[in-house]
Amino acid sequence: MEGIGAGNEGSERAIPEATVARLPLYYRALLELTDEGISTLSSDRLAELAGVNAAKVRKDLSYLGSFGTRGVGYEASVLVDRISRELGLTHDWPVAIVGIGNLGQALANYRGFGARGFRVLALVDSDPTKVGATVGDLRVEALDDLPRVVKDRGITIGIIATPAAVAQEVSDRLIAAGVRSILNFAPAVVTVPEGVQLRKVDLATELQILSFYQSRPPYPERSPA
Amino acid sequence: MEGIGAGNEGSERAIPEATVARLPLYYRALLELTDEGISTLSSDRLAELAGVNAAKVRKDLSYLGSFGTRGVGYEASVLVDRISRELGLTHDWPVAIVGIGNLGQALANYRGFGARGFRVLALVDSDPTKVGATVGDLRVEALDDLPRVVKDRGITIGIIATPAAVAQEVSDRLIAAGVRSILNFAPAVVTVPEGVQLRKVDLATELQILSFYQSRPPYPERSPA
DNA sequence: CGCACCTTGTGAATCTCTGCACGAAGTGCG
DNA sequence: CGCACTTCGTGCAGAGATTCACAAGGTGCG
Repeated sequence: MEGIGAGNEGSERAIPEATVARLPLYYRALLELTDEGISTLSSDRLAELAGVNAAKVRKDLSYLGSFGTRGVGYEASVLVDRISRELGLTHDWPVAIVGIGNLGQALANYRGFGARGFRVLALVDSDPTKVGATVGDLRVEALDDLPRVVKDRGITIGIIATPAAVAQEVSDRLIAAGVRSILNFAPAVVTVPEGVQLRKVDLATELQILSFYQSRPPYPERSPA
Repeated sequence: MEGIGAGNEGSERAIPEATVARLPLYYRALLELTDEGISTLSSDRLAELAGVNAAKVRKDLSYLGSFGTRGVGYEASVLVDRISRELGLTHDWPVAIVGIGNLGQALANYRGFGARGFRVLALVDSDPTKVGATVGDLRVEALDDLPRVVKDRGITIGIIATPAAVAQEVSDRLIAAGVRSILNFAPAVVTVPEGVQLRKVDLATELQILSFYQSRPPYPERSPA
């Protein structure tokens, strides 16, 4: 393949998926550092904070360009700026949560994304007894109003916190309403058309993976260096 | 490594991590099928239900042994049995949740692991005003009682749902108390000693990854100029 | 001003995962 | 019985991710 030769500076180098998944870690670590007044740091230090190794940090960052200074390290503020632009965090994204059960309510009240570029602007449920209730400082709205809600508030990200049985249908309706990314907490496989982003968070799956490794330790016991 | 021959035929072939992460998906799909009375199925069908491709299903299952019938498919009950043994789901695992805020409470009430081999037997918090409260049908206990609670109830899995600032300390205390696997929901990097299993679920990270791909579609619909 | 010392950025080797393609094995119809 | 059809199990090649190791480039002290 040959690049169009377009903006080399424009970071158009196809960032690997694995790298993308680590950028948020670096980002968070860097925010903490700058809060502490640290302004410059080495890949070694960042690696430690992010729980990965230093070579990986350097290679990951190199996909965004090269703004470290050899012999010195990276300027934290430069990295924060560059990564946040790369991740699209320069403005807030409006989010809708569908399914206001235990988990949905917890997510609605969760400080954690609010602070980091995401803003929950709608809570939606299909249960008429829940519609109208207030959670946090939002009113729960009806599933049937989804198209209007999504459109009016410019929502592009939907979080599914419904029972598994309706997850696919909710996903379809979110997408039909204009949402372009979905984070699925329901324990069900959801499929989306090409062009829509989907990620899942599955508690039961995570526990089962832990169970596997707990049952049979992958490291057959010691072997000192 | 040497298989102590914990009991079975082949199976000691070092199952790849990627495969382990998919086994729970197959498991869930199979349970749904058997609930519907389906007893036999092809790799194609299972692939569709799990949202992966058929070759992957066959290869994954081949790591567990080979119990499909060519020309016919797999017996669902055999697969369920085999996978559940592989994942260590033949008995329930006792779980403790630490940090009974919004998220911790939601997790405590979450039907979903209960049904699937995990049983929440302890809720723990360091806040004295929370200790003694009842969530679901469990009483919230003090963090200082962790060693006793973990020991008495044979808890081996800990879920961290605390603020980021104390996640590492809680992790250390869980491990000191005897827990061997940790599922971390706090937005913080936690490190554990060799031999302890750790997985994380990070909402902000997931959203940021979505944000990345939403900002720059990976398939740029290039026009053949 | 030169030299010892850092730390980045990246080519290259290695390891892991994916997906294809096809042989092996089983079924059932005529 | 034989043949067409189905589906598993797997060798292999290619893609992707990780890690090493080192040259390039920059700093600051004497």
